[in-house]
Amino acid sequence: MNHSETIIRRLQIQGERVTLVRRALLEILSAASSPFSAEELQTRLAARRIKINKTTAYRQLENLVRLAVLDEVRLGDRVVRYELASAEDSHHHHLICTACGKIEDVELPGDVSRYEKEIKRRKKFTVLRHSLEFFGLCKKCQ
Amino acid sequence: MNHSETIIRRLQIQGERVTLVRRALLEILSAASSPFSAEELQTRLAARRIKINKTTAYRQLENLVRLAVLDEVRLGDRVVRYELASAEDSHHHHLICTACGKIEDVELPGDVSRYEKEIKRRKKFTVLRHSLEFFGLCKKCQ
DNA sequence: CTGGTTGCAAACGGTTTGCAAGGCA
DNA sequence: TGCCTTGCAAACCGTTTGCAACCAG
Repeated sequence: MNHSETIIRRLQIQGERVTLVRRALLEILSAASSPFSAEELQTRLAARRIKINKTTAYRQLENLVRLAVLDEVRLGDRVVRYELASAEDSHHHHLICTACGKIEDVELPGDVSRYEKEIKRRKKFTVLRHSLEFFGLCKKCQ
Repeated sequence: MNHSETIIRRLQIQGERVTLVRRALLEILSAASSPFSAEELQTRLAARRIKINKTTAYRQLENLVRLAVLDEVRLGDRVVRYELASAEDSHHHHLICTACGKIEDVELPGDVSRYEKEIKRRKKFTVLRHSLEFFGLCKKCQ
């Protein structure tokens, strides 16, 4: 059983409808190696001969965030991207190549959470989440 | 001599025109304590009885980035904000209160650059800059 | 059946662009 | 005077919304 089927089963248990569109969409996204936008989702579905309206793409992505299947990823341009929600123990960040646009994941040792206590102490600010992206040149582009 | 006058002098030396609008704009921005958008700039100028078109706001901000007076700040919504360009040695990050929208600065000890070697080694990715924001609740809102 | 899902078209909102009028050097 | 700057209106583009038709359960 692949990942998309696991998710579909989970959704059914939660009483969510599993439409043709949603099924195709979950297959695409569970195979995706990096975050993708609504438009990219539409394109990838089209490549499988499945045409969906962009509104549907946006609404499905929104739904799947609500259902904790996806996480939003915002990389500084004005496009919202999505990726499979990560378990709490596998938090990662993104490397964005400014030359070719490629997005890679990276897990950092120790991670950023060590800063959060310091921020609490100095600023009395309670950190709930953080966002860390690295911009630069990927292996191919340098 | 205050900060905005220093900048104005610098621009004049570079052969840039110093118009009324640009002068007012530099006063506002050098007094700003946190990043602001084109619209906020317009509002603050209006409070000083200076009306500028939003197009002018956008173009001036763009100019001042080109002239290395301002840096862009992107916080994940789709608004571009700006702040005075920081010297290389005073790199900082932002704390964004998700309740009231307040934006604070924070400087982190050691900083994130320590990760960049690790990224180079593991991913062959050359980091040129990074972006780190913390979302949560400010002192007042928790 | 019936309430969630989909497609279409139009609206939205921050930003950008084309063009004519205005103002700094 | 000549070129940069400004204002206005319209375009742009990713995203959202209203509404009628559709379909999974």
